[in-house]
Amino acid sequence: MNIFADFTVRIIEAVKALDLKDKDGAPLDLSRVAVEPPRDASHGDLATNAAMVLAKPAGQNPRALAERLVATLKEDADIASAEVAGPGFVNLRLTDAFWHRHLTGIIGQGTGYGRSKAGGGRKVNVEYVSANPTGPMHVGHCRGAVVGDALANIMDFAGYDVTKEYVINDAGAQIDVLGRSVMIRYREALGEEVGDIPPGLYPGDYLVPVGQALAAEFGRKLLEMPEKEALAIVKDRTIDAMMAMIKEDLALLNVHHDVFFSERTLHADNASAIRSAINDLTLKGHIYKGKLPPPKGEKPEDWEDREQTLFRSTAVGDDLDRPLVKSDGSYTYFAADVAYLKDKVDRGFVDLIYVLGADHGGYVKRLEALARAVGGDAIKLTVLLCNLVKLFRDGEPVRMSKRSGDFITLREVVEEVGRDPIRFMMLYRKNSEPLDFDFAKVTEQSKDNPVFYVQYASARCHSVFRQAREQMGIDRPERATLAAAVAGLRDEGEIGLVRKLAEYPRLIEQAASSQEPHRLAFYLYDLASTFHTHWNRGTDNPDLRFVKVNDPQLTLARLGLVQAVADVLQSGLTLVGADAPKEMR
RNA sequence: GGUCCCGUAGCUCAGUAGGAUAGAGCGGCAGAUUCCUAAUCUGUAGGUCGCAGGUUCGAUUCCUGCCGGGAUCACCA
Repeated sequence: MNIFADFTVRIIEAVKALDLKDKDGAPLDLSRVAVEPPRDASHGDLATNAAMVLAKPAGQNPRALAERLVATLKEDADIASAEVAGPGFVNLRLTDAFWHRHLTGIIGQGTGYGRSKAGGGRKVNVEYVSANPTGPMHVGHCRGAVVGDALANIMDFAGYDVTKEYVINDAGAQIDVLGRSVMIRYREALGEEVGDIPPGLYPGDYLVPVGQALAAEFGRKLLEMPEKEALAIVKDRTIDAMMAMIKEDLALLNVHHDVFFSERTLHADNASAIRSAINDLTLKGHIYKGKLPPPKGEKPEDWEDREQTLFRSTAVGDDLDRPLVKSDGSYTYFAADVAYLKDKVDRGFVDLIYVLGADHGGYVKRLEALARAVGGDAIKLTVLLCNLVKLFRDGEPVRMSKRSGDFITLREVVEEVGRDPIRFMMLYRKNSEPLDFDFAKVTEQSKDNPVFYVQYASARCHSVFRQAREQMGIDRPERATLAAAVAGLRDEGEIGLVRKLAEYPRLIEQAASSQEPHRLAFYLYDLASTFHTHWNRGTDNPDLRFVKVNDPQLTLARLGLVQAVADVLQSGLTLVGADAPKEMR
């Protein structure tokens, strides 16, 4: 159902029929032949660069070659016209009958239209969110959560075998701090006067119920056992409670992971997973003992010039070799990442995607280096860096101070503006660009708000069906009935909508392979715009309205078109993670 | 100082794996609206694609070097 792939095949057949040879008499490489929508719609429906790409190796003039190609292509019954343009483009215009057939196909597939096998079942791991289990999700986590989730949805739809993964950073010093913080809440719950939470610990109220639950479960038992033992129990219970809270927050945003990977499992059994991973790298010659040069620029006061265990990442593209063992003998975070990446590779993943905040930009090269060291060229690791989100309220920047704990939680944002505006707006910008998010504007019911604009298009589609029922008694026609009627569509605006719908499968494949989920949001806006524009033409010219009371057959044809638009809007919005409403009030 | 991201219309941003005359929204300007598909619509102006080289039939797109803005920079996670 991807017309561009369809016509690529047809054009390559036509090229082969020309029997072109290079100067050594060998067949030409046709891999660069592309079929695309022309940049300017007035050029036609499809354009191919075949003649320009092949002219040089074939030793022919590009325009002359294009003419020969045109002559062959004109024999195709679906091609209404073919002409040479510019430096040697071949522009094709397709027949209305072709578009009718395509629309019939869309109606038949419904929201399954656009699903693709392009991914070939490649095993992809998308790791995103991975917020530390030390508190509720805050607004800063939203963008990565949505970008990762939508990308995973799109890649799944495009035929990849996708796992959505969250790594729980439940090891390390911050978890000790968390445990000590909850210990205080526990004593508080037992009736002790604890006063203010000491600086350096987590002061948030969300830990109070965790302390209470511990008090209810253990009474004073935790105070009577050795502190280390008690702390271990407290940490376990706290991490469970924090993750339960985080999963609830994520559910509010319609984010659901398949795998929650515990970092602690890598440190378990005397860190056997980490030791084994490092051992593998050692065997491949990537590990050595040595000294690191002190950082350039401002020299840290506590810089220790010591010999340590290093990953020779500079040999595989990094700028600096990376330490794996801390001065106290424990493993660095990066050492755990070595083991974690190996674990993913062992689970069969060939595409590893990390969605991180822009402040983690410095981490990209060492991850890429690590993937090369572990998997060579077989592993494709990509990092999507999400730039900052600036919050505004009525045009005024919202100040947040992390120090005072005065941050806005994800839950608060969802409760204030709703899930859909967040999902859509977080995708309505390239992830590498900073993004402004205005609490007032994203809920505004006007065409200046892209979320509304797209959802309103969906509501309008359903409104057409309501009107058809009220005015003509056409009640929920069968898809087969609609599909059979579409040959009645003649208007340029109607065919234009079919053309726009026909771009959807290709867009899905490209958004997936380029790992750019924002393209889907822009496409949906574009489709909504095409639909609204056509709708507005009905204002001036009642003949173009979808519901024509005196012409049931034409109305059915147009309902078929509306059905297809509604299907694609729903399909796309679902991948975005938002609803396609049937009405808006 | 190193590294990464960004630089496209007055503003906010797209630009479809190197293609044709670089697009959209907002804002500006000029119109439209007794009819209801107006939670507006139509038209229009506005650009040295940061600068300079390179690669080639062709560069906003790829490469190199500058300029400007942001993020980050052993041992935290």
